Amino acid sequence: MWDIETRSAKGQEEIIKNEFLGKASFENLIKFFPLKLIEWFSRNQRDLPWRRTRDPYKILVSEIMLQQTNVEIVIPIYMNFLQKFPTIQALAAAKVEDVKIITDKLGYKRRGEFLHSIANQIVNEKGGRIPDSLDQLLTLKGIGRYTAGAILSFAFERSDPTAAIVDVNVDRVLSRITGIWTEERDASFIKTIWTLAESIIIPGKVWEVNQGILDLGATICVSKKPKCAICPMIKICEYYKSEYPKQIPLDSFL
DNA sequence: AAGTCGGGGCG
DNA sequence: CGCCCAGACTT
Repeated sequence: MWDIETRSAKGQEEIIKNEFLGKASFENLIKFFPLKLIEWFSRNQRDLPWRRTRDPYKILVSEIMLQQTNVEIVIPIYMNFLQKFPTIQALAAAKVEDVKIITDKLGYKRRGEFLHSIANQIVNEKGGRIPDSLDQLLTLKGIGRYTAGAILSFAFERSDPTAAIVDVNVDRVLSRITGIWTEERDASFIKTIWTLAESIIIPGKVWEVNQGILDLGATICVSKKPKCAICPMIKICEYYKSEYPKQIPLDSFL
């Protein structure tokens, strides 16, 4: 079982220092949010291809494809890609042009080159083993802090049971729920979000927590017209208590 | 800190 | 037509 005091100490200090977030709100968050989240997720999760595997290669491919790209667009391209390049060795041996033929349809066309280059690096320099540490993953071009965290928490939960992620969904969900949401996103704000994202992790349940918050952000706590009426977090959400009722009538989506 | 990369879905 | 999307890299 996880220990709230131990887990929160570091993050709480950080946040109070930043003067963004009240202590009560933060404690509410870490006590209620993670367990409620995985309970909700267990009943409402989307069935996505990359959730049916823990294969680091397949996870890596999916996460690079998902950067700034909608899930629905990625699915068919991801399936096609894995059929054509079923292993990291197959991808490394392929010609970049053949990789890009598939991946360019996603936009951000550098990602095809990144994928091919990453595969070659791993096959040639790391014995075909995808790294299971943050530092090692971050040396690969095309893998930033989010993608590294995603690979760790979705494929290497055993070696790193506490890896957090922050993408646009996590940002939106956590900033709304804690009431710190603004239009601006400077370095300090992003740092606070990362601290929150780390604070909600239940060690040993990173897969569920991180997948869960992505789903919450993608299906309930969406950017426009969030579905607060059916949100499992409605009881502790500062956004719902303040901004939301003023901006959008509750019945606008019912 | 700001600029750039991007196609596809949706209202 | 404008906005948004499981971000990262370069300057």
